[in-house]
Amino acid sequence: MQATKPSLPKGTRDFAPETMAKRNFILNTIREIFQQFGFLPLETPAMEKFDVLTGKYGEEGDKLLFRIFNAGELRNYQPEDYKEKGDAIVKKIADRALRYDLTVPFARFVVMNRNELTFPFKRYQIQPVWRGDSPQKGRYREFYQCDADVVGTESLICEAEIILMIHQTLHRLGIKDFTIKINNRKILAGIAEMMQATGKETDLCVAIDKLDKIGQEKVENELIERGFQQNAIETLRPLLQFQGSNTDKITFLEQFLQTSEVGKKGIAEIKEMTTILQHFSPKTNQPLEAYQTELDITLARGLSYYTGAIFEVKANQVAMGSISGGGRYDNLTGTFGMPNVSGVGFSFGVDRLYDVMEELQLFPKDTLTSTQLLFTNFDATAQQYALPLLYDCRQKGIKAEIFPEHSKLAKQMKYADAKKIPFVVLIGSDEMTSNLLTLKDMNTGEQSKKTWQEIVQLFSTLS
RNA sequence: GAGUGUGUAGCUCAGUUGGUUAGAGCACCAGAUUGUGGUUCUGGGGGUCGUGGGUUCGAAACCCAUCACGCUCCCCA
Repeated sequence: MQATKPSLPKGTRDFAPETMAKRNFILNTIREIFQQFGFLPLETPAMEKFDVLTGKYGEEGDKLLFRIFNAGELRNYQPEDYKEKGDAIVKKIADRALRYDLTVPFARFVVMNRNELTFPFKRYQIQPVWRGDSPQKGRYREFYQCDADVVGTESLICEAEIILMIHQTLHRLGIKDFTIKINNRKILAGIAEMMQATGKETDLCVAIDKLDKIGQEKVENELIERGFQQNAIETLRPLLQFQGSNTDKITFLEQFLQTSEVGKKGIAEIKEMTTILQHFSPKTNQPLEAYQTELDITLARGLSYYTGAIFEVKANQVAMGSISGGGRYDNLTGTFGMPNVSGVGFSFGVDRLYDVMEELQLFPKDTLTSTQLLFTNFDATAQQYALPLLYDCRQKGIKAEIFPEHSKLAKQMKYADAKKIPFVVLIGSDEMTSNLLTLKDMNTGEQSKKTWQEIVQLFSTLS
C-alpha cells in the first residue's frame, strides 16, 4: 500500500494538547457564565436536513452550506441527467448538510419538542459549525460556536443579560479592551421607511454596515447601485455623519424617526434595555458605557432572521473580525410551523477568542493540567512494587502514571521533563528494601527520601 | 467569485547570475554518563526540492501548466 501524505482539509485544524488546554480554559469560563445565568445544555447533530438550513442565512449563507452527498443515490444517475434536472437530482443525492450555526438547529429542536419544553426556554450549546468559506485570518471552515438563546419571551431582560454575559466573560478571560456594539433591526427598518425604501432593509443594511470600513462616500455610491434614490440618500446623510454619545444618538434617532412607528419601537427597546441594565447596577448612571456598549447605527449583520436587537463584539487592538454576535429573531420557529415565538441569543466564537488571547498573550501559564507524579520503571520488580502505589494515587485523586517500559532512567526523566510532570518517584533496590522512596522535585532538582505516607501527605497539601 | 503570496528533512527555514554529493536550527536515535531531565560535547538516521512538462551540457533556482495551503476583498464567529 502506498503511504498517503498526511494533510488536513482546507480551513480545519488539529488541536494539540497545549492548544486544547487553552481552549478548555475559554470553554469552561463560558460554560460557567452560561450556567450562572440559568441556561441549560443542548447538543444537536452535526448534520441537518438540507431544507431545515436553507433560506435562513440569506443568499450568501446558503451558498456556504456544506452539503453531504449520498454516494449510493449517485449511482442511479447518468451524467446526461444532470443537464436536464441537475437541481432536482442534487436535492435527492444531497439532502443533508453540515450545520451552519447553532441557532437554526435550536429552533428546529424547539419546534419538535414544543410540548416537552418549559417556556421561556433557555439553552446553551457549544459545538462546531461548518462554513464553505475560503479561510483566512480568524476564519475557518470548521469552528466552534458557544450559543446562549432564550425563546418564548419578548422580555428585554434577555437583551440586558446578554450584555452582562458578554461583559463578564470577556473580563474573566482577560480581554479588557473591547466594544459591544448594539443596534436594532427595527431602527434600521425605520430608517428605510424614512427613506421611502421600505422592504429594502437588507440592501440598506449591507451598504450601511460598511461605513466604518469604506467611508460615507462609497456607502452612498453603493446605495445608488442598489437602487436607492438620491433624495433618499440626502435623507440618510445626517445620520451617517452623526457623531456623539449613546445618549446623543438616541435623542437624534427619536427626532429622525418620529414619524416611523417601527423605528420608534426600536428606540423604545434600546431605551428599555438600557433602563434594565441600570437596574442591574443601580450605582452607575451610564449603564451602556459601564458595560463597554455602544449604540452603532451602522451595525446591520448579515443573517436574515434577526428582527430586533442585534449585537456584535469587537476586540480592540487586534485585527480580527467580531468575536461574538447575536440578536433577536421573532419568527425563526415560524419557518418550522410554530409562529409567534420570539427568541434572542448570541454566540461566542471560541476560535477567534483564542486567536485574540494568543495575540495579546492573555492565557494563564498553568492551563495544561498534566500528570503530577511519575513512577520510574527500572525493572519488573520495581514495577510490581510501584503499581499498588499508583493505584493508591488514583484513589486519592492524584494524577499519576508509571513509565510503561523498563527504560534507561535518562529516558524516563526526559519524559517527565517533556511532559512537565513536577514530581518523580524513583524506586530501585535501595528504596524497596528500606521503603523510603526517592522523591525528586523536577522544578528545583532536589531529591529526598520519603515514606509513601509522607508523599501522599505532600500531595494532599499541594492540591 | 476577484486579487495576491508560499510550497526544500517530522517542524521552522536558508540555499549566491543556473554549476560537484542540497544545508542549518529544533526534534529523534546512540555515546561521553551501567540510577537522574531541563545546560554541554561527539556521532548517526532521515529529502521523488508539491506534481507534470519545457529551456539548458547542467534546474531546488528560469518558463508554462497543475495541485495544495496561506493572506486580502466580499461576507461572517
